[in-house]
Amino acid sequence: MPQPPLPPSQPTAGRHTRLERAEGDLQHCLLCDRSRGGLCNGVDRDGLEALAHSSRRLVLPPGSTMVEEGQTAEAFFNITRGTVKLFKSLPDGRRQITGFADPGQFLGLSRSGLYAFGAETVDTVHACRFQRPQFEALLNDQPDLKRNLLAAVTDKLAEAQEQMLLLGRKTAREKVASFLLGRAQAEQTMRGDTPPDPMPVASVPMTRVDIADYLGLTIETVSRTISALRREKLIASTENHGIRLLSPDALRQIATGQGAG
Amino acid sequence: MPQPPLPPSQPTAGRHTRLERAEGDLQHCLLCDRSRGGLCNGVDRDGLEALAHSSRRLVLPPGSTMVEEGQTAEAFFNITRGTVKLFKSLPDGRRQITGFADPGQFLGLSRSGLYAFGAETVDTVHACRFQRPQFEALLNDQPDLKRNLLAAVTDKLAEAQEQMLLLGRKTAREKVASFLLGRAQAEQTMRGDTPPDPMPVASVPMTRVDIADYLGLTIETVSRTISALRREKLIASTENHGIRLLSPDALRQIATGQGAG
DNA sequence: CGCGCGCTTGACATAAATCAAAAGGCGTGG
DNA sequence: CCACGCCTTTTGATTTATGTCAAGCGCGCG
Repeated sequence: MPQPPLPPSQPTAGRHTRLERAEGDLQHCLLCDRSRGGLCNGVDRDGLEALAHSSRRLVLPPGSTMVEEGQTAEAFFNITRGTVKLFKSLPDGRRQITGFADPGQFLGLSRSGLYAFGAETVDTVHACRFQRPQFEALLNDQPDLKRNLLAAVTDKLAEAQEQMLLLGRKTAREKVASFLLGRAQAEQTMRGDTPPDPMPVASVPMTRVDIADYLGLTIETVSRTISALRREKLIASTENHGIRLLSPDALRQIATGQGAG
Repeated sequence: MPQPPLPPSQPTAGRHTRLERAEGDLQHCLLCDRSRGGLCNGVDRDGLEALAHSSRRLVLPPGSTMVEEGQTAEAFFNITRGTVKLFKSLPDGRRQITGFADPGQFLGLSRSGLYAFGAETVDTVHACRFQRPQFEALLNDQPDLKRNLLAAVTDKLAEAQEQMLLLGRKTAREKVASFLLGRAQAEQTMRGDTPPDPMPVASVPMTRVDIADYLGLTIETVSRTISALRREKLIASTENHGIRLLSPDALRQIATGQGAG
């Protein structure tokens, strides 16, 4: 458990060094691109036009700040490529990453009018940005959009509850195993099609600092734990900052607290 | 941080012994009672009739199970009196309480059709229950209801993010201070009217076990920490399982990691 | 080719967990 | 009404998982 006077976890600076993930084509925005259906879709022809006019495509380098905690909430985003980290911080710099937003995810809802969290790109991110007033107006016009958004937020809430269980009650080993499984799931969801589950690979574009801040651990503990899993041949590193899950079942056991060892 | 083979945290058995909180009158359901406006209200005359017919009033004793993790999601609740705990568990019995639902709160949304969490009453709870299909039908008819529900879930998500920061990055002392402030806030919200902030009292109807499972600590650590705060004259116990905050500002400092000591 | 940054590994420190026991509350039954 | 018994809570002693401090390594970039 962390001690009060922690050195601030620095925001990840330029990791331009990291290879770009060799994903397929640029993904399209789930909201304003008419060639796709998707989670948040539910927009009729007129709405589509409105969205197309009020939206703007963005390409952001790694380490870009997308929203700042406490800022007035002016925009709503749909991620189309890359990964964004969402986080909350304490005044002394301690930080908790509350989630990673992968392609297809939205980001930027707020009830108070101020963002309750910060968001920063992990790698190069493509996103579609909507101005808040226009987006909210649209929300009122488009009942299906509203329903899909409600469903999406409900999902996020369930994820958050799962993460609370992890943060409050899991050991370091269980946390790391859970994280890897989640990232493998994310990888698979991103590709969507492709074969089901031969030997999954976790997409890990983030640094150890980010992983530690996500799991409520230190980078040393994360590193040691990953090393241990590698030593035990449960995982193996790939090129491209991926981690191959050599024994997903064993990892699942560990992640749910039933792990041997 | 918890170790793997923890003894199961038992669900609170009969604590019928606890005094009933002497709240004012029975609260009304925010959804189906026409005499009030409120968070989730946004229902027209016809909707109100539909709600009134599909809803049922419940009175549940302390320790009642309202929903079970993994169960098919058949109902949606609005709490009108008392406090409910929501939680997730690991197979070996470790448990994380993800939140407490006080009067005015809803509970029971699910996207998958299965509840992702368990819910159990802390004290005597009055609630209004809606059957899921009827509730969902209504949701489609009532755009304002949908919008209010979206806002409510968005709030819950922000709360969850705050709790993740607490679980992952705060010390025991900071966790307890945050908890007490949150409960004082809940107490004030419940009363709604009444004077603003003379010397707040935290409503603490739950046991040490529940507090520990909410904060990701053990009961011993919770007890020791509360004792320390009491020794330091920052808090004092009241009758009725309340805790008076003698120095809310100092507690706020502690809760945000700026605490002296 | 050497500096900086991210990662790993080792040695040691500590906040919180675990183990243990006593003290306080409350209902029950004599 | 009091005494017994079952919980819950508190407090103390000790252990431990994880944090902290400190090198050292690898790799890309200037």
